[in-house]
This record gives sequence, structure tokens and C-alpha cells, in this order.
Amino acid sequence: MKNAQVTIRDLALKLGVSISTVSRALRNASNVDPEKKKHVLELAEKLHYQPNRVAQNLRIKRTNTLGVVVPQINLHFFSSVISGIQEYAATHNYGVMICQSLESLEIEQSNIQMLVANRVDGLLISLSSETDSYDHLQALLDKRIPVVLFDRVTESVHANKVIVDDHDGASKATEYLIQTGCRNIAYIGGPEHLYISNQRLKGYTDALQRNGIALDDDFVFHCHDLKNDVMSAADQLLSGNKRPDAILCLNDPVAIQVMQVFKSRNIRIPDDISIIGFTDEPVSQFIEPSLTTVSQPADEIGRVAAALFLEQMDQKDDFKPVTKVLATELLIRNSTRII
Amino acid sequence: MKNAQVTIRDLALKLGVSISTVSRALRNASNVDPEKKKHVLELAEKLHYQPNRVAQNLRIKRTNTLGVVVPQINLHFFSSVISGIQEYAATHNYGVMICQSLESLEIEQSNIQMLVANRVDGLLISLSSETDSYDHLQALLDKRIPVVLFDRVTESVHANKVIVDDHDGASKATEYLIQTGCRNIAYIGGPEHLYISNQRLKGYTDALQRNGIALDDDFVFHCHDLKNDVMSAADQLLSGNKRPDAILCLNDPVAIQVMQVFKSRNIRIPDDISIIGFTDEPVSQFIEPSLTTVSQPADEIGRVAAALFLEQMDQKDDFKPVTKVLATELLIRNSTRII
DNA sequence: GTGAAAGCGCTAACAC
DNA sequence: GTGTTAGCGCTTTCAC
Repeated sequence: MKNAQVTIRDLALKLGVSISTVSRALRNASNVDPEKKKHVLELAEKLHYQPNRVAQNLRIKRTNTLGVVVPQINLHFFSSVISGIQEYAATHNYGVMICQSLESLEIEQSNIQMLVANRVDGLLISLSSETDSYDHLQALLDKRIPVVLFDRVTESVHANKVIVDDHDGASKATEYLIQTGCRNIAYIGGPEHLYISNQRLKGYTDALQRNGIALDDDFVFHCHDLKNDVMSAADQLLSGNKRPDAILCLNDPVAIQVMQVFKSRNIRIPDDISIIGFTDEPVSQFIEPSLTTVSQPADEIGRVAAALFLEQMDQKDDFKPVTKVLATELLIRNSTRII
Repeated sequence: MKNAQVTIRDLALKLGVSISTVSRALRNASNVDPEKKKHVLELAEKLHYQPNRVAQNLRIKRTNTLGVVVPQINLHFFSSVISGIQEYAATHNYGVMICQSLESLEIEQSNIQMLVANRVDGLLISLSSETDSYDHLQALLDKRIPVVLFDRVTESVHANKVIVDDHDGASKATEYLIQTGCRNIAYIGGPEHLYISNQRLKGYTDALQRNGIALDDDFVFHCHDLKNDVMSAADQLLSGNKRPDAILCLNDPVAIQVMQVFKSRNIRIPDDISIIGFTDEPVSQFIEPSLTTVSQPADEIGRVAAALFLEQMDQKDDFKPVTKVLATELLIRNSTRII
């Protein structure tokens, strides 16, 4: 950026050739005298020439950069996804700009706006928990900017998506709870409009039904605030006239909060209540008792999302959005009873 | 990027004014008829005009983007730093491109190269554990590209730095171990060339000395591979003829590994051996026993690094690199004996 | 207050 | 095979 950066013009001048020859040599294009090419390359090396990507980008109308928006960078799940994206992108000569929405729709919108202004070639987005309108996403599609939604997706938008099989994960988890003898199983989920929360809820209710267990509405919670609402959900479950013997939680952080509440009330886990989370945060294997959870392949989600984007870049014209569903795995640890 | 993006030329045409007037109105420059300005702004709004930052960047020779390179994105410490950087940057109208070196010098170099090619305004870098030559950093300084090193820094480079007071942290930790009655205290560190590892070592040795405890070379380990070497260090400590009664570890992951080894050998923590880590990973408060550790303000490091960069952007001319040293805090938990 | 024009560094016709 | 030229979309002199 500074002064002093060498340009192809400098090279051309010193070599007594035209800038187009230099340009061609650099990109080792079709027709250029091997001898001259060699000289150009050597001089470029010697002068530490670095192509100005900003200029290139303006000219070729693409940036080889992709934008990613996540709710919060320093949640292990998201940083793992980002790690996966970055690694995949790097090997395909792409850079990545990151933003975090901090669970705010407004920030999410301005993030996207900023990325678009920077003309990223595509956007990989995981929605904020607050996001319940999708105009800003639709606007991207209308501009034919490739979008891949991951993890926190919505059915309202016709874009590429990569998710894990939340329904199956929740179903397996619930099924397991039933196998271990639980019959009064509660679900503490997220906001109603959150796709993953609904899928998990559905997996849970389907498993109950398959096993002839009636769904109890008092056992289902939709938490908007993943802090306070979770606390009060846990409280309610304890003070209700029917006590659950197991709880399926939206994710590990929720599960851990619930565990803390229970511990402080001397409720034994898993003897009194079994608890299952979702995600497999690194904490979960170390907490006491270690948390049974449904693991999601975070890095893989990132890689697949990036790959999906690259595919779309190729086909562009007749592109049909796809949804990749990745498998989950039930990790049985010590927060649930044994069979 | 796509077709269809509105340009100032489109606005000018529709409004029957020149593009320079539009440009001025948009950036609400000095002299422009308020009436016309209003029209421009309205039309821009209506047509969803978005300035092409790539073109702007080329013209004004800066990108309002900063590049960050960390060893691994999905380590909690680094993702927290990134989060801090991103948040600070966003409020100052900066974007951020991220890369991870995966602890490889070669990748670190190509990351930096890529970011420079994209003409980021500055670089915030935490060095890979493999990095023991600094030409690639010096090259940046020579090109007068602002660089801020954080956490994993080196004394060999004359750039802005933000670190935590590792010496003091290690010193406080060692001091505390001594207070609790430990006399045979070992240190398991990282590669010799790693600044933070050395600082911590120094804090440790100084504390020993202050308390009249002789330094035992058999009690100091430099691990290059933070996995295998740590294991064998733990093994050695157990099988040596003098057994330590406490271990200060380079960081929490190292401490946790050591704990696992000890647990598998039925060594009681802290009764047989006290253990202290560094960083305060989220795991550390949940592990059994919870880990006494020296916490570092990760977000704050990110914010300060970003702030330092912005400062440097302003002064540019007569700039003197500074090193910000942030305070650490000893978090006493249950992996150490009580006083 | 406004427009014409130059140019940021590069690519890609288009001629020769 | 090589040079000339015209932009990419924007900012910023410089005249008027």
C-alpha cells in the first residue's frame, strides 16, 4: 500500500519492454518470448515485485476473497468452522474476511454490507439468533452473489446450505435416553424461528412418539435469551409438579448451565436427571460429570461450505442450490445413565 | 462484483450531473449544492448504490482492512484475540482478513505475502512456534507496512508489540507455589526461541532465586512439539530420582496433558503434585481438579493491538514502536495446595 | 459550485 | 510475439 511498491510499469521500464509483455510474462500467458519471460521473472524476484491485487481485482471483477459472518468468533464451534473455511480457501488461493454479528441482526446486516462493498466473491453466513427477517439475504441472491448458509440456516432463503442432521442427532439422543429408562424427558431449545432448534425439537418429539411416549408441553422450552431464559427453564423444571428424569439441551453451553443449576441444588447427575447436550465443546469432556453430547463436525462444515461456494463460482449460470447434510454422532459420556 | 452493481456513473447519468459531483455528494465533501446532494443521496438509496471499495482502495491507496495471522484460529485464546480485533476494527470502519499459519513458518510467510498483495493497511501477527527467522517481518518494516506483534513476539524485530506480563505472571505463580510449601518446582516450557516461554522461565527462576531455592536444570524442559515432548517431560519427571512437588506449565493445554498423565498413574493432584497453567482456557475451570492458572486478557490483547495499529496509521511519519504490557492475574483453583 | 480530465495498477482486446 | 489502447470505478486536481 505504502509508497515504494514496485509495479509492472517499473519492470517494463527497466527491461525496455511494454507493460503488457510484463503482465503476460507474469501470468505466464500464451504468447511471450521465453527469453523475455525469464528476464521479467528474474527482475520481479529481485525487486520483490508483488502484484497489486486491488488493481487486479478491480480489473477482473473478482477478489478471490470470501466473506464469512458468524454470531461470535470465539465460540469453539464457530472458530472451528472458520478454521476449516480458511484452510480450504487458502489451498484454493482464496482469502477470507471475517465478521461477527454478536447475535445482532443489525450488525449482521452491516457486516454483510461491508463485505459486499469490498466485493467479496461470496458469503458464508451463520445467522444471528436475532435474525428473523431475511431481506438482506434475499438482496444478495438478487444480486447473484453466491451465498452459503451454514449451521444457523433458514428455510426462507433459497441458497446453498450446509447443516448437520439435527433431527437425527436429537432423535438418537432421545432414543438413547429412553433406552436408559428415562420417560419424562424435557427439551430446552432456542428461539422458535431458529431452524436448528426446531429440527432438534422435531427429532426429539418424533423419538418420543416412536416409543409411545406422550409429549408434555410443559417439558418444552424455547429460550430467546440463552442465558437467563435457560436458568428459569431449569428452575421451572425443578419446581413443577412433574419432574423430568432427563433433559435434552439445545447445545453444550445450555447443558452446562443446566448442570450448574442442578449441582447447586444438589440434584445428582445422572442419578436424578440425565443431561445431553449438542456440539461437543472442548469443555464437555472435562466437566464433572463429563457431558454426553451429539457431536458436529465443525471443521468439516467449514470445508464443505467453502467447497460449495467454489462449485457455485464455476457453474454460476445454471446453478441450483443444494443442502448438504452432515452426520452427527452421539458421544456417550457420564451425564446420562447407563443402559 | 457481479453485473448489475450500480456505479456513480449510473447515478450521474440519471441525475444529469457529472460523476465528480456525485462523488463529492456521496462523501459529503466541501462544496456541493445541498439540493443536488439531497437528490444524489436519495437516488443512491433508492438504487441500493454501494460504493465499490475495490475501486476506492485502488484510488486512495489504502484498503481499511487489516490482516491478522495466528498459529491456529480455533484455539480459544487466539479466537478471543481475533474477536477483540474484529470488534475494535469494525467500530473504526476497518475490515479484517484472517489467516492461520498452523505453526508453520512457510505458511506464515505465504499468509503474509497474500495479505500484502491484497494491500492490507497493516498486519497483526502472532508468530508460529516454528518461526525462528524474521526476514519476512523485517521486509514488512522495510516497506513501511505497519506491523503489530502480539502474544508470540520476538525481540529481533523492531515493531509494535502487545504482550502480557509473562515474567510477572510466572513469578506470581511460582511464588504462590512456594507459599503453599512446594520446594521442588519444575517448569515445562516451549521452544527456546519462543519469547513468552523464556519470559515465563525467567519469572520462574527469579522467583526461585528470591526465595533462596536453587534452580535444578533437570526440572526445566523445553518442548518443541507441544504434544509428544510434553508427555515425555511428564514421564521423565516421574521417573527421575528427585520428584517435583509442583509443576509450572507453559500453558493450560500443556498443564492438562500433564494432569492426564499423572491421573493415569494415580498421582494425586494437588496432594502429590501441584500444577499451574497459563492462559485460562475455558476448559480449565471445569476440569477435575479445576486448574490454577495465570489468566491473560485475550480480547483486550486484540483490542490493544488493533488500537496500536490505528495509532501508527495516524503518526506514520515519526513513528516509534512501543510495547504494551498487559497485566496477568493468578486464578487460584484446585490443582494447587492451599496455603 | 461544478465539470473535464488524469490516473491508481492492472488486464485484455485489438492491431501489427 | 509485442505494443498500443481502452477501460475497471473511483478520487482529486485543475480550470472555469
